[in-house]
Amino acid sequence: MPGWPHTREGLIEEQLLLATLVPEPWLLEPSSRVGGVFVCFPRGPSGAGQAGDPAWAAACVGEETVVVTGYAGAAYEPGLLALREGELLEAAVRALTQPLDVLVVDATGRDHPRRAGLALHLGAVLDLPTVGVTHRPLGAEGKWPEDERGARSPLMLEGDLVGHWLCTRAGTRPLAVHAAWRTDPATACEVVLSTCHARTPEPLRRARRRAREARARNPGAQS
DNA sequence: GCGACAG
DNA sequence: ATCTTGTCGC
Repeated sequence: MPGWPHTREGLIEEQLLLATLVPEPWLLEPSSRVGGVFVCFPRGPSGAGQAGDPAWAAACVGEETVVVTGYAGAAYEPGLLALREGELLEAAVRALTQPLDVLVVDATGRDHPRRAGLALHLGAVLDLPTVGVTHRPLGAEGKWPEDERGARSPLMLEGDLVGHWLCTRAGTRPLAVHAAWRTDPATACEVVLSTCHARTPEPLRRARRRAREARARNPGAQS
């Protein structure tokens, strides 16, 4: 079963393995409970950050929200984000007591040099369908869609459709929505649109707010 | 001029 | 992720 290697070599190997797995496809239903998870780090100029940086992670589903604190596992490096925040995100989701059917993560999924971004990795570890949402793609490319809620355009990586640019709200920049663990690009968009009032899907928005609130209430208390 | 590769 | 500045709209 997948886990969180602590070295670059180990993670790369794990990602290559994850990319070969073919989990049962998951489909969104009206009754599906959508959760979100988000992690933040200390404010201030810190570039890519460093291993050991204090971190606050929040997860939510329905009315429940939980916050856990910990430390970054590594500095940020494109393609190796799991090394920095994988374990903490998992801890936050496991702290939830209410059940969830799908999780929205601020990371890519299939859009990754080894086709196993953090959103996909987290889903495999938790055995839970996931969807990735980021401000921009990691390696995939595609032109923006029309500025109309629900409009989407393909995000392609080496000839494969790995996600979509999705306009979640007119007048705002589109979101990069990623197929991840047990989800395809179309389902990922359905999940995001079904929970979107503002630009960001509500579960992710709430998790982000709670994580930042926790940081504000406890600044530097774990440095 | 360089980089423009998730967070 | 975090920063910065300004603009729009409730």
